[in-house]
Amino acid sequence: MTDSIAVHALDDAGYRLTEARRSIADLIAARNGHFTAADLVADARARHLEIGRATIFRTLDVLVDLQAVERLDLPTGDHAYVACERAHHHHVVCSNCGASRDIDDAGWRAVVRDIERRTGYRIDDHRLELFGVCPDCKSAG
Amino acid sequence: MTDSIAVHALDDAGYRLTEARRSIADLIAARNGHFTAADLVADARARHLEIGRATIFRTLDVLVDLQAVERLDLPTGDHAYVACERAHHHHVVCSNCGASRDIDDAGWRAVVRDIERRTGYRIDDHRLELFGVCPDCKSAG
DNA sequence: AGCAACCTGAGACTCAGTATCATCTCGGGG
DNA sequence: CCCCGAGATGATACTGAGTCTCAGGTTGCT
Repeated sequence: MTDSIAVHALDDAGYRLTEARRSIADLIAARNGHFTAADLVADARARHLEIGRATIFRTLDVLVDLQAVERLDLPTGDHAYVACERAHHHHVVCSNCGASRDIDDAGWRAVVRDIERRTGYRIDDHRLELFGVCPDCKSAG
Repeated sequence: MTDSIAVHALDDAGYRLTEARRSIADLIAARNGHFTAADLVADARARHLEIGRATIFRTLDVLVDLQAVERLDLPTGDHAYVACERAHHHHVVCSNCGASRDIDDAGWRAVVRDIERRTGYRIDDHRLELFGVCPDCKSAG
């Protein structure tokens, strides 16, 4: 398996390329929807990889820092992750199959500026997640 | 203490007005920023109210259902709540003092429609939270 | 007042996430 | 090519949020 984006991100940032990290990067690359830390633990076990739970959490944290992965909060309140590349953006997540798609600015920045102006708050951070049904699931009924 | 909005919401929805629920509504009314379930447990203990932990969680769930309270996810990943009234809206939360303020549509609906058109997703639900510094904390330095 | 449905508190339980620490390994320097 | 120390790992124990169960207590309708 060729090195994934996550592996390059680790390398570029000066992190060691360990066996565990490569494996976790592979597991993430093999997923396509969003996933939880527990999913990766289960995947690792299914493949008989000996990776500690703690290592999975630690690696996810690092990857979130490096923005190779983004953390999101599902409507259920669960914490999940999606693989991604660009610096800051948002996702539309299919609540049926979990497929996610990046979306760009789309006038969003203007909305934030308008809110700042009207509330007097200085907005430093935000969390924006959209949930719905993807085109495939729509047509599949 | 006069009955809070939360108490009316429970009543209107046909829930029983129990001592525990009134107390919890009071605790919520006495807070002004966002708070966690654990905060309420601590508040209850501080006031020597004998309310079970489970009851606090259950009541919060009910209040979220009734939209007397909204659940939000802080950037840290913690689950918190804010008291609120209107049906569906969003908040700007001060990351310094926790004060929150409602915001209305602000062109947001148009952004969502645009995203639907461009991605082909049908968007059913979303999560939008803004974090920053409120005017008071800004001027307080 | 009486009753049944609903609600409660206690406590046990599950599960995510974190802390600790002895051991291991990656990879830069000799 | 080997050495060696910083950095990473996995086992384990721990914390803390949230859930479940159930016997007993309240609420509100009649």
